[in-house]
Amino acid sequence: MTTTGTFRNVGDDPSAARAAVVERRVMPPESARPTIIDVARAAGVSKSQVSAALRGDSGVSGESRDRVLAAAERLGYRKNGWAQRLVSGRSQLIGVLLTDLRNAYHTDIVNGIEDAAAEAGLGVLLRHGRRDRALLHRHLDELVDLGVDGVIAVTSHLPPEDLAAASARAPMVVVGRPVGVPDGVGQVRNDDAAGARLATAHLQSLGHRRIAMLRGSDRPAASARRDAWREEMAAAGVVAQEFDARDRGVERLLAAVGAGEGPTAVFASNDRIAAGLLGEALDRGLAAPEDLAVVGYDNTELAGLLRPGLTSVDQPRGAMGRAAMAQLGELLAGRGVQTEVAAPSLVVRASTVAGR
Amino acid sequence: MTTTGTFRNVGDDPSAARAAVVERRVMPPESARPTIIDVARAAGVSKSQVSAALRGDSGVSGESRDRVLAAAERLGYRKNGWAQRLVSGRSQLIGVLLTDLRNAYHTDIVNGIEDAAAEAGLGVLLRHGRRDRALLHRHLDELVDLGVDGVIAVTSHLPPEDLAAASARAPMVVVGRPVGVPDGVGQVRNDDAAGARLATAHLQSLGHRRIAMLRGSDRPAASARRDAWREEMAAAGVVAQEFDARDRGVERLLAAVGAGEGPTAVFASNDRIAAGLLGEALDRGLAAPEDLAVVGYDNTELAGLLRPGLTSVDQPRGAMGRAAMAQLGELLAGRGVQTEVAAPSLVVRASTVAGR
DNA sequence: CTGAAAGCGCTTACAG
DNA sequence: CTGAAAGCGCTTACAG
Repeated sequence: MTTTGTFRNVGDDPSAARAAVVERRVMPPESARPTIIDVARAAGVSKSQVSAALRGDSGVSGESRDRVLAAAERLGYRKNGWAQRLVSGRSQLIGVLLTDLRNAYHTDIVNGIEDAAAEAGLGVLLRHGRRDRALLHRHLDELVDLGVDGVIAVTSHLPPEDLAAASARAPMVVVGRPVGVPDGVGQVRNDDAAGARLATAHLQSLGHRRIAMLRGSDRPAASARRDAWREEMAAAGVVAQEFDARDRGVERLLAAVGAGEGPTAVFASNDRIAAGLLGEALDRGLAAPEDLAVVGYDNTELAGLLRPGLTSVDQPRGAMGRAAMAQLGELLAGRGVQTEVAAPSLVVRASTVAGR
Repeated sequence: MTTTGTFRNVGDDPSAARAAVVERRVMPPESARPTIIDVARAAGVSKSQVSAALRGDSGVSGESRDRVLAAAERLGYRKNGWAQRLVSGRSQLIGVLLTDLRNAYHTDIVNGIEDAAAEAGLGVLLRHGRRDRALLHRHLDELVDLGVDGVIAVTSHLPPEDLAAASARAPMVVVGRPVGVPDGVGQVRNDDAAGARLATAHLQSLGHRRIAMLRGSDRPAASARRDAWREEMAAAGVVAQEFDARDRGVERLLAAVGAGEGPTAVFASNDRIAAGLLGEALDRGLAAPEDLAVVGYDNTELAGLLRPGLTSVDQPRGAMGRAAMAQLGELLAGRGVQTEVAAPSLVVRASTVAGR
């Protein structure tokens, strides 16, 4: 059995080991893929008629149409998309750029976009940027170069210059909260301040006074959540303790809790940060919500799988995706757009209320 | 402030509330996007020269090249991809079809594909099928219709007919373990039996005898894992207890454990199933690994975030993605391919060894 | 090294 | 309703 790195030629079926290398033949490279000219010849009509019939154009007799369709079927005709797009000037395709496939938050947004796009008869081309600014930039460029009719960027990592440059070449909508969104670019985001207030109000209603904030980035969304939380703390007359996960914040926070003088509850700027905190807390023998109540943001699948389940602020992701597509539709129709802000809600689980 | 469903026109910035509707103008629809003819005129050369210079062709004098490049830059020229692809017959694009964006397992595979594709100078177009057979079928069709040079399907949900039909139109590679992979289609998968043996051997080395299996599907991968586990149980002379999560398997398994006659360890067919089991077990006051040791499969991010951390079989996902792209490269070069099987490894965490 | 011509596979006016 | 012509923006031979 041949071995190449971590790969073997044959799998776990012992009997297959004898035929270690399974050679397989490739089809001849599209030997004479039929064009409308071939179909026209076969159907005995002109290629204009074929084109019209195939597109369901009205100016074709029933008989011609039937003959064209039959011939196309028989020859296995498939239209050449490149040619069609070259001549029509429209690709019927939109590009969707997303920061990070691993972030479950993006997924439902993309689903929403896809659903709405399908209803509009548009195809969706996904590109993924892996939180890498340069890569995002390149993908955006390639998408526009490709000739998509518009782009939806599900990311807040794109700098204003990039957004502006891209939107000069194709209609563009951003889902998220980039630092600066230039004029002419559509935007959909959630109301981070409202979400933060939901989280703190929930904790306060449970009797918590010392509610800390744990963040892991300086992104505008995290800052907006932080600002609103601060206001709430100020309004309640409580000193606002803030921790940064990038700066040993989890450790410091838990140390404070252990010392008895720390917070009794934490609002984390997203679920992953919250999950990390929860895990560390449990590792140190602290119980949630008894020793520390925790609220996350995004209500990702993770929130339901953790134990205790994670109370989290939910964004209407599917609806946000659909809204983004709707905005792109407006732009494609030559109309203006306005920023849309979705209202978050709170999903309560056992990390704040035992037994939930 | 206007309200539409869950959407408001303006966000959480109170000062913006005054300008509730932010109208924005769109750019004129590509008013005279320059072509090579414009560049040729501006540079004072023929369009053949422009084309050659832009492509970095050798037969162009340094002076001409500089003038062309300068003119292109000045006019903001961008090549028309549709035209280029129509005439060249090659799109330099590959399609990647994946079952489910939410499954973290797919992500690293896609990253591997993207890395390898980028190195080969190919762009990647993602399509996502959401575990929906009809949708997967449609996406595959559209991808091929679009004119990509080849397709990598990261899914085991595609029936043999679909694979065969697609591979007749474009080179095709599958990552995963579909029921039947037709000749001419490349394949990359992991060694499920070896993974299952890794899991059971690990549990046995910890002293476990009654190791149950929990599965959640009838997919070939799950079956292969089950078969290998069964063999190990038979070799050890132990009765193999199998549970199906779709058939109240979690409940039954935990009831058996509670009654004292059940398994002391479980091998779950993937991490999500394992996470569900672990959560339910904790909810019932059972401790892992003391009352029940659990091993998952896929070593997803989830495994590290859970408490206790989930011991899991890891697949070299990045390498598998790269291997798929390499296979596609072979097919594109007109050469044959063979099934590649990646060797899994085990990542031990606290769900089997306390303190890890 | 350079330019003029032909053509990729379609759609779009435009005569009949 | 139908066909012949022109053209989308490129690349590819092919003469100079």
